[in-house]
Amino acid sequence: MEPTHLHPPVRCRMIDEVLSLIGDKWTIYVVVMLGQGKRRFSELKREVDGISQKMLTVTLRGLERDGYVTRTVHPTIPPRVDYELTELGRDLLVPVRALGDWASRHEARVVDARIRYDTRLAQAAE
Amino acid sequence: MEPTHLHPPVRCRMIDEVLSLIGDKWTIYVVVMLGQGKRRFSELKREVDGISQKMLTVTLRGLERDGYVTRTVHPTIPPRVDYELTELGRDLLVPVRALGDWASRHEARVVDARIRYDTRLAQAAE
DNA sequence: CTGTATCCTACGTGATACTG
DNA sequence: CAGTATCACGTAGGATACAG
Repeated sequence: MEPTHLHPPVRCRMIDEVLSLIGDKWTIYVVVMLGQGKRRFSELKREVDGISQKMLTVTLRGLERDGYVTRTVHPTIPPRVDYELTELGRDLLVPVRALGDWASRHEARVVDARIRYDTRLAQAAE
Repeated sequence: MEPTHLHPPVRCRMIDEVLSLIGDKWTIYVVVMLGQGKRRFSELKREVDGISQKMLTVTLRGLERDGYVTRTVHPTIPPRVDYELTELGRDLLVPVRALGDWASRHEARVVDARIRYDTRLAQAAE
């Protein structure tokens, strides 16, 4: 059966699973970064831009728990921890990138729509 | 140029546009609902399950602002307001559904991964 | 280097009451 | 019916300090 054709309540529950994944501020960024290959903690910290150490840890733990990434500790000094997408994680990258690509193609239209909406609002206020 | 192949910082900004859209709790649900056709306020309120009146209003305003839905007021008594996806909104439905379908296909694996992770954690704690 | 622990703030969200 | 306004709360998330 095609999930797309399930009735509304069921679809919502399905989507809920994804939302819990991408609903937070950083998960998608981290997944996309790891999509370019294995990364260590400090590399991600540097690359994911504004992320705090705390949120990177929290995000990675969540991804590990859900089976999207593996965490490999190298018992060296100083310690080194590598994070890598699992097959499931790499698979997730496909729809996530589709969404990202869509966004990049339609970004301008959204920005335009916002400007028009805000302008209309401001005029109505006068 | 294929957006998928842009370098990391650019991709992140693109994804950011989508995240601001789907980052909140209700937007996706409402979009999916409207994907099945025009709806009035009270119908959405009933169908989107746990949503409050306030959040439905907020969500719809955001979608309208971004150009994903149109808002049509019928000056009748009692008032009637119809919401409908624009072409942009219907277009967005494609990658959103792809993500939903992916979730429905892989839901079980994520649940399994969580159970395994939590079990391992609990054992390690003993 | 890779975390964990604690505190603190801001914001999203819900409940409730009111309006056109 | 379709909102708006106000309050009250919980939690996400940042800053900081500390640990292995």
